[in-house]
Amino acid sequence: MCGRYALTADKDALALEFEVDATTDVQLPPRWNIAPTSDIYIVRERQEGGQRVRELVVARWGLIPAWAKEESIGARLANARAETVAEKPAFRGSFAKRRCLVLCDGWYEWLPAQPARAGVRQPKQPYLMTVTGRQHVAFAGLYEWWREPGTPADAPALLTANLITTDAVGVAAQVHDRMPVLLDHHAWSRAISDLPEQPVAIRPVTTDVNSVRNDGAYLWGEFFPPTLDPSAVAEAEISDQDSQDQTLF
DNA sequence: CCAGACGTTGTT
DNA sequence: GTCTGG
DNA sequence: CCAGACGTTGTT
DNA sequence: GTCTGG
Repeated sequence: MCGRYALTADKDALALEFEVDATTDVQLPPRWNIAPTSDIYIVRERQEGGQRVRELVVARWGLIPAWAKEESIGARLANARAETVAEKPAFRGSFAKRRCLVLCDGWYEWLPAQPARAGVRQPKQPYLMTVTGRQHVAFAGLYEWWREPGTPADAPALLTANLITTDAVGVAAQVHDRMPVLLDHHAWSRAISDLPEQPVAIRPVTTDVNSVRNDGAYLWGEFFPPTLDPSAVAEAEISDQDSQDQTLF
């Protein structure tokens, strides 16, 4: 699963990298500890005069279905299961028409604390997960618009989003049985079931990550700023050729 | 028909 | 909004 | 995801 | 124990 992640890049750098046509004016601060209900960057596509327009926008993490009576349900809908996302009433509309990319530098998973001396509570151990050779990762996600019941239809709506999870594979499975659906940077158009497996790197980080009150580059320790393996970067650039079809997974 | 749910995770 | 359960 | 709260009244 | 907030 994924309930915490980092995103430190500037919006304009992300806009270039993800080849968007339009970019929000809102600059979010760099974050190493993003939790559900935080503002995040997503990339979505809309049709405009027969053209597909890709935009980088801000959304709130935690999808609030359009029919929800309370905003608070969003905090519990930070994820959607890939196995059922097409059928679940809360998600199927978004899955059919409102897919997005959720951008991040890396995400966190936790292992239970080691058993300690009696009476001493040990914190859970967080692990930082990144995709080898990439500074940024796109999760498969969904978005939705929500207005508090009774608000006029022309009032501004709240844009919310979540990310799709699937069975963990590879090294990610050593820490957890679920993981986000990782979209190959240049294979956004492939169906979820047909996505190539991404090489994931896992590193333990400070338990300061556990509290959402803590944030800063220090949470990544020596792993920030990330240094990329040059061979992995070269390979990524070669596969650039794939990005013809613009449909999001 | 109306009322009520609609979700994921981890943990037991 | 839409489906399920009663 | 983890951490932290979990409640009401009257008075300032 | 369970829900809410971040």
